[in-house]
Amino acid sequence: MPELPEVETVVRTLAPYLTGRRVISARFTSRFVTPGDRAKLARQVSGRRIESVARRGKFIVIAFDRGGLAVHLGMTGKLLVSGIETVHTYGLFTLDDGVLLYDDPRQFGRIEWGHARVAKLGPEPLDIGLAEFSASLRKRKTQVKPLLLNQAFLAGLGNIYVDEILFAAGIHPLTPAARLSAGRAAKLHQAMVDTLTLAIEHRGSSISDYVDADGNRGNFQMLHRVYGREGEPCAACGAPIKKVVVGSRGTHYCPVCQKR
DNA sequence: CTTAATGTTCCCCA
DNA sequence: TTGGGGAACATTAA
Repeated sequence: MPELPEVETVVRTLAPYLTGRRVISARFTSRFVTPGDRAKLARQVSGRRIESVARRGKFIVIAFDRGGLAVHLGMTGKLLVSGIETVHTYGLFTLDDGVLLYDDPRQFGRIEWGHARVAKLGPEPLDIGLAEFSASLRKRKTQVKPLLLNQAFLAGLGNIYVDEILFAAGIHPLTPAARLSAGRAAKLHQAMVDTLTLAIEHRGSSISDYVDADGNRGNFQMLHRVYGREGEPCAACGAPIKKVVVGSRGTHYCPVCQKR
């Protein structure tokens, strides 16, 4: 569920509620979401004042007056400021005003003390300039789709947005990154900025699970042009959208607009 | 019953 | 060291 536009929307809805709040107590109940000593994590968080809530890649970074948390929503994670506990609520923060719930049926998400994983992320797609982006593409022989999914290369893109961006740029997902011309690299950069910006404006994509911190769904799924549209006519040329498997991820593209 | 799902990591092989 | 492919993690919905 959560790629850059979804996590950005969660952060924007979360920050006004959390900034300045104090954590009274916390409880964690999943050995997957919170590996290691869960009671210790609850003690570390308790009593802390929340200074800021920010996004880095797909991580939600919560900074306290001392230390901080990195939250990754995995596939089905939700951070909710207005919600009720379910069987899949694996984190509960009691605040001086309200509660914050972490809900995650598949438990692929993580709540971790510190920023160890955040430090390993590549640049932000909305910050990297064209020159640096083109230069880094040129160094990589791998296929462009798996490369864009690599969080150490760029932080925040996932399966939906890579497919949408490659369609907008007219680039086949299996094209070797190093073989993209300067013109096509520029087109890819522009498609990345445009697609992510528009998706944030539409508050992200709600395919099945995703909701923001208030429990509201996003709308960008209405504007998907290839993701989840196998067999439907291409918006640009009318050819049926194809779906193949690349690196064990479903990959959607137009065989006419995105030639190898 | 089988398959696939917005993600990441690890293992095996070339 | 790089790159490709697949499995694993846990759950649910189609």
